[in-house]
Amino acid sequence: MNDLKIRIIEKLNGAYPSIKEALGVSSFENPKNPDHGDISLPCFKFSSLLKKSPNFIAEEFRTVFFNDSSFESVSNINGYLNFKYDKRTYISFVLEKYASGSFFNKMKETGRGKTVVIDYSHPNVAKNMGIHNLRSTIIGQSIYNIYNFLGYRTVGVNHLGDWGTQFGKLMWALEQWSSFGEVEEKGILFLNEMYVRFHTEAEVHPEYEEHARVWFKKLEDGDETALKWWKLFIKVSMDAYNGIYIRLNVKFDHITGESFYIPFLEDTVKKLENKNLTEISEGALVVKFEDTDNMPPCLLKKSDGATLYATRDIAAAMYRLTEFDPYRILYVTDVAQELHFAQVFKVMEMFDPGSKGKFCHIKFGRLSFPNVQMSTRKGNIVPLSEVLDRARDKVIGIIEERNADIADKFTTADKIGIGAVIFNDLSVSRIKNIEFDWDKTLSFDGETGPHIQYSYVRLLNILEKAGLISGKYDTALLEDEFSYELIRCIDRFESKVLQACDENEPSVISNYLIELSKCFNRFYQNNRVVGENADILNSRAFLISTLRTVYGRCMELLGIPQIEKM
RNA sequence: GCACCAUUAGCUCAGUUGGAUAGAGCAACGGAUUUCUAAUCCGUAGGUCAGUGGUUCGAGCCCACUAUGGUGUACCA
Repeated sequence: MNDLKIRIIEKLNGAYPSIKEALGVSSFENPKNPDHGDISLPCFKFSSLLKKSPNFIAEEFRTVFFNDSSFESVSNINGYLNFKYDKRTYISFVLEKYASGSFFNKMKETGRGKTVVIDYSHPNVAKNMGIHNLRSTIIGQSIYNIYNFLGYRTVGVNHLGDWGTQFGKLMWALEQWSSFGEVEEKGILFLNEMYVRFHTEAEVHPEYEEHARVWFKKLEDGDETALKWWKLFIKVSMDAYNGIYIRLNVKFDHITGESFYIPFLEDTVKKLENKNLTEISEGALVVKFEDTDNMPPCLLKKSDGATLYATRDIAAAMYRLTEFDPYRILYVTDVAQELHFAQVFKVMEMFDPGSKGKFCHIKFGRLSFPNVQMSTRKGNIVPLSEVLDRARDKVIGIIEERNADIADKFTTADKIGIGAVIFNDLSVSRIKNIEFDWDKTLSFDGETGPHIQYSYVRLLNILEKAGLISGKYDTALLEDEFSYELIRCIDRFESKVLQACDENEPSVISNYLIELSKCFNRFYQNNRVVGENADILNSRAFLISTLRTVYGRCMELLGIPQIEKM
């Protein structure tokens, strides 16, 4: 209710012109204790301006609002001037606001005309997708959804790790031990197997590494057999990844791996050289930084002339700047790559000062396993598909235990399992390290994905049983504690979504969803809808249908599947 | 060695730009069910916000130092 804040500001400015500078919309805060009021104006900062105690000031301010019908009450508690809205005015304000489609259109104005490029998921080709790929994929997709909802033009990029010596290793291994047909038939798990076997045997036969280098060189030189292998790796990998992406409802606008930028590399290096940013150091071509930047040099070319990870990312950054003319480019990766991106962004800033501030590393904490050192080389990763399968199977067990009558048990169980896995990941701040724990990932009680989905099912049930509702409501029937609390909670939607976008932090939405769910379940426990008289039924059902809009939208933003029965 | 990040209840975490009595979930204990779906709700118990000092009318939040953990630190990605 910003308009009410503005009215308060205008009234106070009229009475006390000297505080004009210090008083703005941001001067207000939301009381933690709802008994205190709906909005609050702490008067401490006016103390020095008016040379009076905060308590005295609040008392004086209070008299300005005598007989103001917008507020049920205006009170002073220890220097806080607390305003309580007139409940009925507020109820209709919130319901009208969120029930109308124009509100969502208005939110879309936030990002109008701005493009955001989001680089996420980026698995390494020929490696099975593991639980460690989940965070980037889930967080990236959610951030994509949030920007998209706010009207930004969003470009989701899957920057596949599809180039490097590891492919030389695989090619040589497969030439020795396998065939095209076998790879095609057995898929990505077989590639993993071969990769592990290569590393195991290479420990005894170091010369294998040399073979691998030769094969990678063949690939770089465009050798036909090498290319054929490489294309097969990509096909087999994408088939496996797409299965997971479809399951998780993850989508990309561009799938351009590292190999896509290979033709640009020479030109990229030349552009940097032309701006005199490069120098030779210890035989390598590098970009050095100021001492104040406190970073080691960024390597563009090794002493043998080969390009590096950073070179490819710089080429990609240049490409994205010209291709998409973005407002922001977000890189969703592990926190361990912090220095790498700091270097790449700094080089870009030196190359094109206009790009400053456009690049943003959306870093998240590390996923660790108790007592296990995770490594693809050793083959001990936890496959993502196994996590999703185990979650689904556990749900099926619960469904059968409860004898629930669900038409499509398998599909529903999969959606609930996915909801659990996604929510488990998105419910804490990105930066937190996560220790993988089967019990926790597959826990369905309390603040979990299934809880969120369950509340949604309850909500849909009410609407279904309520039948056709009139759309008319009586604010007087929604003044009770539980309805009102729910309405206040619904009203936080706008600021929560904006905050989530501002901080690139999906957990803001997941925590909000828990608040919504709690408010709703309390409402549910205390207020019946179906079976009440027409006036109450229509009013409460209208409230619930408003909740559905907001609640469902939050689930979509996180990528939590919606189900109708569970 | 240096740099960055983290530290809040037994465990996992929230905590808006510094503001009122620091909040949830799990685990523990007690209660509610012929129900619009109990994957729910209500209650009890659980805190030196890692430590010390500083800034401020006011610090979990800002600053400095210390401790513990994590990550990075030029030819891997």
